[in-house]
Amino acid sequence: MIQLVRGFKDILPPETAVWRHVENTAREHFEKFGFREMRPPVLEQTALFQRSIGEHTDIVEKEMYTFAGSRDTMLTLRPEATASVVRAYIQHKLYAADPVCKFYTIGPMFRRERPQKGRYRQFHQINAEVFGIDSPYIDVQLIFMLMTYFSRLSVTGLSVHLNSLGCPECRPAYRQKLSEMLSDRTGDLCEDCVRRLEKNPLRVLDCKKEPCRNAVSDAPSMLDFLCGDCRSHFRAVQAALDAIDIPYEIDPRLVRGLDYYTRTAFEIQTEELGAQNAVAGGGRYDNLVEMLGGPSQPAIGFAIGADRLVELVETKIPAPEPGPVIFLAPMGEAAMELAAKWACLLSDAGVRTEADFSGRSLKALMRRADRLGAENVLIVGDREIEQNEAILRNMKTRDQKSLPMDRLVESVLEHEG
RNA sequence: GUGAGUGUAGCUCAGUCGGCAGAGCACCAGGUUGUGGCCCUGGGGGUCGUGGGUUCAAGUCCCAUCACUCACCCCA
Repeated sequence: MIQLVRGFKDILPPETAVWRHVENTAREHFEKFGFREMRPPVLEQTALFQRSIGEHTDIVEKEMYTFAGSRDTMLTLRPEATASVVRAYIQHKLYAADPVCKFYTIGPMFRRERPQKGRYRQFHQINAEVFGIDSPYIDVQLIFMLMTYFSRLSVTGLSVHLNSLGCPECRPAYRQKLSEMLSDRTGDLCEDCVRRLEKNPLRVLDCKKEPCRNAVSDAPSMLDFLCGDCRSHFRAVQAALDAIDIPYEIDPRLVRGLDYYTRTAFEIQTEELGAQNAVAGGGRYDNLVEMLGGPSQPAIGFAIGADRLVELVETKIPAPEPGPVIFLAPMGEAAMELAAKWACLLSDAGVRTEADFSGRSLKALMRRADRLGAENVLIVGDREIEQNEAILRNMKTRDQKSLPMDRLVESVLEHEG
């Protein structure tokens, strides 16, 4: 038997109800903040991701699903959404009418990583991106929107982790300093960190291994190297978060895995998901639009891990599965023919209807109706056909009444309307 | 890519020293000739992940392999 691909999963009912709740709540909530939905394709030219995410990130180096498209273009299933949104913003010159644009997008992403709890090869993100605003207040509005979204879903136990990654003005100096310091201690670092030292020394700060943590324990903080503009931006973000009562934790070791981030970086974490504790993450990417060939426009965005969020929501809101309002229990061929027609008309008239054509005993039909949580059962057999009246039984009160068969659909609608 | 754990009925899992493949739940039928839930009785359902090996005999021991899970790593 053919099984599904490793790291992929089927989302089945009743879980799909939770997914729809999560997605619909996001749509409703984000739109009140002025965001509009964009739906870019899941497939892009590989070059888009190489240039945006960064050539020497884990994602680009080893996690992308890439294959040959036409003769000379490589195609990649998107590992994240921001690059596509930026591409669309530039390609359709969406900045022309108004450089300030806010978009959200919901859909699957693909990364070829080893699966584990909260990590799949096809996973789903809810993204929001803002273009054209460099004010720290938009950073805060975005974080506020995110946190209030989570509370709408009754998800608790989340914490905001905040950092500033500086900008092309100030980051090189810090990077240089860190690199120099760590070069003297390569002997203390793990294999991975020695490699990181060359490509992206900031990542060494993120390593969880004991020797590496010791090696960087007295490392200077990026925050001490911020240039004047970055420093005042970061301060303003903090002040505005305080003003709006969002608690946060400054985490100088928060280094995000994509190269395009600048200044504000944040992550929303939970204790409830094991090792994969990031439910959402985001930050500024003030240079990306220009890097990809667009006008110089600041931008900021975040991504929510929908699979992880659904896991958190599921424990709070058990998905209710409503049973049919009418369950048709026909006995005999003639009754089934009538029931088939009524089932169609009732469903079409807006009544949740289920019919059983198995031809089994009434007892069996009743048992199934009960199991499905049916509110009423409509019983039709030879006896009813002879008298021209079907029996409507209320499963809760056990009341039964006869309905005229020649205007049965109307009678049921009156009865249930 | 690395490590550990787990694979037995639709689901959750027992299975002792190697000796006929089990339970609970679910499903089906009957107890009630046409009326659900509770109860009682019965029934169907298994390549024991797969392939090889040891043995008179393997779910059980050995080897290989695959899958899943968790962790490392990375991140949503």
